[in-house]
Amino acid sequence: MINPPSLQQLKYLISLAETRHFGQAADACAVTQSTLSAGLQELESRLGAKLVERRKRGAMLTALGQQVVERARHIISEAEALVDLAQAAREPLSGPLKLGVIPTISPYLLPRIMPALRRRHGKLRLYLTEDLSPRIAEKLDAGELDLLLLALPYDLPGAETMALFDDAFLFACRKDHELARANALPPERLNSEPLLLLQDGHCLRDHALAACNLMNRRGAQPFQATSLPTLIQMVDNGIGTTLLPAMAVAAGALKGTGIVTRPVTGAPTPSRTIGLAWRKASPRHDEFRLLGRDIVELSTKAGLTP
Amino acid sequence: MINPPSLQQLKYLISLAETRHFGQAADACAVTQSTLSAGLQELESRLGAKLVERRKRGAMLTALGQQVVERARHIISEAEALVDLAQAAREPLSGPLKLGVIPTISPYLLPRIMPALRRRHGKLRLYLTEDLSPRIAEKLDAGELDLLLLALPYDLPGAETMALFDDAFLFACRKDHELARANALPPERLNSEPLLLLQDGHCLRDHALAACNLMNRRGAQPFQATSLPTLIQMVDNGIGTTLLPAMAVAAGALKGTGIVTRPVTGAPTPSRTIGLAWRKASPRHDEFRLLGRDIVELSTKAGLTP
DNA sequence: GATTTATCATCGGTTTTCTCGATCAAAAAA
DNA sequence: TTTTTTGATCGAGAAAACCGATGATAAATC
Repeated sequence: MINPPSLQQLKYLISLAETRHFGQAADACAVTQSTLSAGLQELESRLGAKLVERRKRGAMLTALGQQVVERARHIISEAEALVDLAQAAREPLSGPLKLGVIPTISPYLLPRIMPALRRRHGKLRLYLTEDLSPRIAEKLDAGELDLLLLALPYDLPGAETMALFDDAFLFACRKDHELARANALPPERLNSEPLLLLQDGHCLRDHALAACNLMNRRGAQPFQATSLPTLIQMVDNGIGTTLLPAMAVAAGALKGTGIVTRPVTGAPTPSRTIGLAWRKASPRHDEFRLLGRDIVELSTKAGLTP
Repeated sequence: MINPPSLQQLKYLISLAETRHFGQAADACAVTQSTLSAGLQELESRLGAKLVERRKRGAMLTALGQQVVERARHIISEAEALVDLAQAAREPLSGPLKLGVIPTISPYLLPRIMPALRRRHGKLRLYLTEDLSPRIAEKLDAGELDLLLLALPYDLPGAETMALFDDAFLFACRKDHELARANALPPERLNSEPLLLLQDGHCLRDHALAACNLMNRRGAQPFQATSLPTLIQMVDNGIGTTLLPAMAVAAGALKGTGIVTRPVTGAPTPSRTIGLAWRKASPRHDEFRLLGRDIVELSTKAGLTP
């Protein structure tokens, strides 16, 4: 392919079409007449055709020149529109944002903060993906997601994380359970409990065990729940006890059940950390930190975190 | 307005979008990696936003970058289409051609040659304007017409002309006229004739008088016809005699009348010259000369000129 | 017909931009 | 740790764009 016309050359031609005069067109383009003249010659050479009819009394465009000018106007305006596009996109927290969230956060946090978030950032278009940590981590790296909302710590190579707030683990049992009224409940006390946990893959399981310094009991469990609501059902049915994130409880996950919760003692308090993660190289990290602050603020207002 | 992105920069971005790799993208653009890197930085600077997410394992575009690439592809292809447009328009005798013709040529010549012309130059779009010489000359200068078909000589400042063929003047009278069978008819003999002529403005009038070295008889005429058919009607009605272009006679203008014609003697033969004219500055003069040759050839074939 | 004016082309030199090759830094891979 | 990959950066050189002056030519005017 031969050299296409340059935008500058097209501007010269447009200007000439408007003034029908080399000198005036040159002024309008803030260049000298010689520059414009040379530019137009180069343009004609690239297109391989005469566009301008030079006369001693002004210049006029050929039929082809007219057509080229029309298209050129279009091209120039499209090119300039790119600047506007970028300008609009530069506004923080606007445009599409693909967010991955883990299932033990999503249903408790998002419904409480999304309305306010929408109000604050009208141009933000959140695309939500709910999946287990390894899956969304993988998608983050592949560029299919821009941002993760998950529980930390979690090994995310090449990612930068921002801790938002701690989410304590609460011991949950039926109100007729022997520990239902325990005041100080040290983690060790749970070793003898038939703790029910989520199935493998859910980071909640690992975080809960780690936070309380408990062994991994996989295999010893009669059932592994596939979701937190299922787990709660099982506890309510008296199959066992469990550890629940305070956020879920605050969000009303136990409403309508006979389950009570007791805080687990310890220093630090056994908890997981809710946080954001994004690719280190992401140019939107400033936006993400802003969003993080918003989430903290809104979660606190909603009573999900003290 | 800030500097819009350059086409080159957009090409860099497109190439990067396809390869997701600075080095490979640079190769594809036939520049070095450093050049492409600098070009993309300049592009980002002009747009005022990050388009590329640089990672150690290849690069990827931001959401904005994706959008920009899509539009950039469009812009580039439009710019390159201009070359094609010019290429297509460069084919001789194609596209629009605004032709002005005088009324004493138009109805006799055009119907005979237009069909063949259309066959030869399928892409030619002839826009015809029929008017008196001064009017079409004015329009030629104003750029409203590209080409004139008229009778020469005619004063056309700033125009270039091409003579096509001579069109002799024939003496025309009713067949019962005393000169109807004259063999050698010298121009001087016409001085005593009540010659009917077209009204002022028609060049045919001036050409006829000049060719036969006759005085301008305006005012002395009882009637001045407004068109050649009218003039012929008048002669047929016995109001007088006239001089007719041979072309009109050959085209059958006298069919159905009792008019006969006799050649006028003289050296050179009293005649007008049919020719083309265009602005000296017109870049299509080559095309016009081609068209001129076609007209001569087709007119001869049609028997309009010996 | 000579002169002036208007207009665009052209030329040499200068400034700006673009490009290259080499090198550097950082992350990933081995 | 060492090696490899990958993009950023820097200085030098090449290319281009640009300017100002001059030239050429047709039109307008005297």
